[in-house]
Amino acid sequence: MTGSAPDEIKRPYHHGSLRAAMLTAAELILERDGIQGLTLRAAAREAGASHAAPKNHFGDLSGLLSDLAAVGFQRFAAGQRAAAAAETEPRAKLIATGQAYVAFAAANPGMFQLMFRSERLDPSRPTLGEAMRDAGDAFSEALSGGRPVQSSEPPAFAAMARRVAAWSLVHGFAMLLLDGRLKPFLDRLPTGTDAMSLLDAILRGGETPG
Amino acid sequence: MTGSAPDEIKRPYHHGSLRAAMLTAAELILERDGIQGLTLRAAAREAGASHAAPKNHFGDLSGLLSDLAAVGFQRFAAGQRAAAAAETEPRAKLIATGQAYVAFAAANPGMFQLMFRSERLDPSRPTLGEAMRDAGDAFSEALSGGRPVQSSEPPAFAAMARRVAAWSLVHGFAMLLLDGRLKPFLDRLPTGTDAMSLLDAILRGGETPG
DNA sequence: ACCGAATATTGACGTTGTCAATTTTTAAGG
DNA sequence: CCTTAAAAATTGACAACGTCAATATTCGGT
Repeated sequence: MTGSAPDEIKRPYHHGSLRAAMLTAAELILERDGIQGLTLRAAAREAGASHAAPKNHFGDLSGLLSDLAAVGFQRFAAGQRAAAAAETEPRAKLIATGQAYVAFAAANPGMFQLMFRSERLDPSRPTLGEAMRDAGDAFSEALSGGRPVQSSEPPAFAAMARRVAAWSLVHGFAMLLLDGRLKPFLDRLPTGTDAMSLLDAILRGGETPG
Repeated sequence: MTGSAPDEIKRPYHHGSLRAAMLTAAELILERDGIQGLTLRAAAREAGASHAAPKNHFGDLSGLLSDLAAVGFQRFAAGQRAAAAAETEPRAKLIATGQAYVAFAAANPGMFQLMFRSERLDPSRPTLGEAMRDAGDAFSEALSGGRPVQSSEPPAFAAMARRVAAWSLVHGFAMLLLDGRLKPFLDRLPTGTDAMSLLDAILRGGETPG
């Protein structure tokens, strides 16, 4: 607070926090223009930097996408844990977790699609790999009724099948929903009900408790 | 058969069946290099044509991708119908259909991912739109125990929920499998079992018959 | 045989990802 | 405080891509 306030419009040569600005700009573009519009140069433009500035912080395009996806996985994991924590009995936890899974995808379609577009991501990046593992743990915990689960713990075959089944069900629903493939079904839904109602019916009808 | 045999290496100015050659080349690239390597120019090169030749047959990139995806949907629909026809009782049809769904994805990962990459496809193209509708009908028929189902038939809410649940389950499993997200689970599978075994357990355990 | 239409080629333009070279700022050490 | 190395950002270049316009070649009907 010594001298000049940085309120001036003239931007300094160094952005100062370009990394965070790039991630913010990239997410804005992702949700506004879709995953197609998210390019390195567009994100740099949006952040007010030159086209090659991101190189210092992200290396290449997959670096930016991976770090952005890592932010998504962190938020996703927090959402899963919050949904599970809001319920007490295992079955309620299961349903709430599934609803939170699809709700996240519906609220952040671009981000969700990025998170599962594996050919453009680099899981060997520590930030992304760690976030993915944590998200997987959060989902597994919620499905196990709140008991903390390490990804290194070997579950029995039947338990594993149940877990993969639950994951596949909500993940498939989310993907089909975002791809617009469920539209013919949603159009025939009773008035006052929407995709989340349909998901609720599926989660309550198809799964065995515990 | 009048004059010169076309065995000569010098290619004529007109390819003759460039459209089919482009689709073949595009699928080859798709399964060899992934969806990233499938570009208009690469497909034209592979087909032995100039970089702008595809314009006459497909218009633009989304045209090529859409027509290629249409081929995939046609083959997929045939596979679904064959799987359902191989069984007699409804429950067996259901399981065989689900297995055929995932087996198709595993056998044609690039094609399957293209078929569900909606932002690069143009369903308003008659070839693609029709193929998608037919594939949806084939899946619904198989789930309904073989009774032919038109996409215009309004099912009851519970029946619709069952249908969407079954679709979400197998689609999610296929997507997670292709994305490599199931690897931590598959690695802990008993020896002699693989992803299809896990799917079999899921289909037999989690669904109610009929 | 002719002529319009279909098919294919060439060349160009703007955009993108990436790299190398350079400039500016920051930060640390004497 | 001054120097200097590292970090951060810019500029310029290159190849590849999608797309368009202009041109060339071949096909098909009359």
